Amino acid sequence: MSNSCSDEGKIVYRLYEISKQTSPKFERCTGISQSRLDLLTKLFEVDEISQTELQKEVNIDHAAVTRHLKQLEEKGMVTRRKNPADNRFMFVRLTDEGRTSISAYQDEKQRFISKVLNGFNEEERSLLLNMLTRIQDNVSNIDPND
Amino acid sequence: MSNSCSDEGKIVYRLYEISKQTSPKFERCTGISQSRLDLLTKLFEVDEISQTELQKEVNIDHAAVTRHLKQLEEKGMVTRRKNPADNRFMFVRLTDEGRTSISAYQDEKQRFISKVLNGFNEEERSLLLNMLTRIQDNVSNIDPND
DNA sequence: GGTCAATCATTGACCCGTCAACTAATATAA
DNA sequence: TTATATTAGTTGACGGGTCAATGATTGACC
Repeated sequence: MSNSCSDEGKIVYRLYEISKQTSPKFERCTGISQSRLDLLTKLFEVDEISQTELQKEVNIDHAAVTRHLKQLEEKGMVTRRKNPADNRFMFVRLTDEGRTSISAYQDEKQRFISKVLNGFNEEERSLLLNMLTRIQDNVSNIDPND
Repeated sequence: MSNSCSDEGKIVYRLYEISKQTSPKFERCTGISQSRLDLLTKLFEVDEISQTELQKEVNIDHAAVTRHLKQLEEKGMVTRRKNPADNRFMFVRLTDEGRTSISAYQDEKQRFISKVLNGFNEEERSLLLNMLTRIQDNVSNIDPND
């Protein structure tokens, strides 16, 4: 139990370190941030989608989504239009240009991912994914008012 | 191999999700950010230390360390003084008040960590820690110019 | 039909991080 | 000893995130 306790802190700390070290490298390797590519990938999978619906698929809040999309619009990667049937909704879709440039990012991302998991065989990957999923469940069940 | 490839992306994405979901909850549960508590914990373990030496122990850059410490100084958690023997160095140390308030944070942190790893037995923890360490190694070996 | 509530998007204030430029102090070496 | 390099710390510009307040639009209900 004493070992288990001392490992506990290390695991959570390691997760924290990994994320802090991975984010900047991901961005340098692929040329885009994880969040933004995540956003674009969701857009890639659909034709047109409302911002809130998009937001629910992604780990960032409304405000950040709005700002990302405004910047992406300026860059000509996406277009936005109001839902004619309900003007509260903003529909977003990739431009053709945006759609083609994503695949380059995706390729870089795939190369990056392979490096991160270098040396892990199939069994280990599945084990790891399973554990991470359990951790994610635990985290989502944590209630700050406790 | 196809399974392995599809899992690859999920693992890295899960790591990304976990960190994004954990950080805000950690802060709400413990009342302090992971980075700041990390900084304070290092300070707790020593008597007096220079800022660069402190920075090397932590995953944040010089600028952020400076800003953290200035804020902590305003709150009365730390004191700073120049090294009389070399005025380039800024020595930092916890105040008595800072030293006592850390232990409360540490307790909350420990409770938080236990929740995150709920349901993991000792063997799993050690396996997981091992895998995460390998991933961290892989990440640190990634060269953006490649 | 008009008021009230709910929903989507936007904005502002703030926190935290990086990078790059800068200042100040010290070390080095011609 | 004086010019140059190095080192520690600070600051400004910026990117990106959250939360809370606001505005606009629509739905629901008396």
